[in-house]
Amino acid sequence: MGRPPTKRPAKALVTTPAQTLDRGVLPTLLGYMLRRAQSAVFADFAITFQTAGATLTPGEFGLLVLVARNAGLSQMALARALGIDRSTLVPILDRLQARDLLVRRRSPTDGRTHALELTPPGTKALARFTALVRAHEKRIAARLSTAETQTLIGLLEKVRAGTRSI
Amino acid sequence: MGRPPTKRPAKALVTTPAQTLDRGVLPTLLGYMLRRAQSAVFADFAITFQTAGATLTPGEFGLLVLVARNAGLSQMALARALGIDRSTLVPILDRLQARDLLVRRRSPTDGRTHALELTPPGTKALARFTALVRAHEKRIAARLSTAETQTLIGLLEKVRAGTRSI
DNA sequence: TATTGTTATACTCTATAACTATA
DNA sequence: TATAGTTATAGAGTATAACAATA
Repeated sequence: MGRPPTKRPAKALVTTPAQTLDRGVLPTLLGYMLRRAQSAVFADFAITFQTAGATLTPGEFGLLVLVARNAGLSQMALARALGIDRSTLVPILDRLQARDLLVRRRSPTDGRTHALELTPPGTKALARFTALVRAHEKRIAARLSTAETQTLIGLLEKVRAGTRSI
Repeated sequence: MGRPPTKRPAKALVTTPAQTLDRGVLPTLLGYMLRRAQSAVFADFAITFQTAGATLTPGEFGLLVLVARNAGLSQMALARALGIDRSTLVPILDRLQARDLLVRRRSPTDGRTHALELTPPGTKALARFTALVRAHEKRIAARLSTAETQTLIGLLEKVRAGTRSI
């Protein structure tokens, strides 16, 4: 990521005292607030894993859970569940396989498909990742009561169900 | 986007009757549900604009609103408000400027900065975009009461405020 | 013929490091 | 020296088109 280091050391950026800008209607828009929250949660996820010395994205976590709970599924089935193209999935699986977290096995019943499953190290790693996700979840919901968190999840699902996703 | 067209026509993909997979704990995770909702809303935004023959992303809309409400602001100030690096902003502005939606003017007070502002066509286009966003917002909130929408926005802001974003 | 996985290609978003012009 | 904007570079995520192997 970025140009190879050569001379100057990274300098702490203080910058100007970031005056708050006028955001107009944006804070009243559900889509905008959803995107901001999602972005902040994503950043928190990254910090949580970084701090623990682990490397994983929210998407990779979801993928690993799906494979763990549906051992032997095909790449097509996984891509469909993730809502991405099968070609998009290839390099993602390449990376996870290179990390020895999962394997592609030849299906004995259908020579065209790969049966995906976690490796033993992958299963072990997922347990650790899940603990980190729990800690992360606890933090992002820290300002919400249990009831509020449930309400939020319910409302988010209502929103999702109401969209015309392709 | 994609390889240059050559032979085969795009075929309707029917695929296998997508059996629902076991998602384990995922539906109980706030981060996961937030990501799913955000993704669906993003897709709905794209369809809304595509259908209207307009081209715009949620991020570009937010940027245009910020420039409209804070005419003359610098690229640094805008990047800070958007939470992105100043280098990331450059190609985004290039595109919007190429579409004649905004301009970079030299600041008379500080020769290093650009004063950003919408062009007259940009201002007009933003009015149209805003109408489309309203229609989109109406749809994604269709299954929620007005009170529920307000609750949702409030909870999302609570979540955002609770994260340790960098 | 149709499906699965892969590859080639391309575009966007994101960042870091370094360069240029200014302050 | 420090800041603003730009460029070079690089990786992740996303997609479409086409290809090879298999059904």
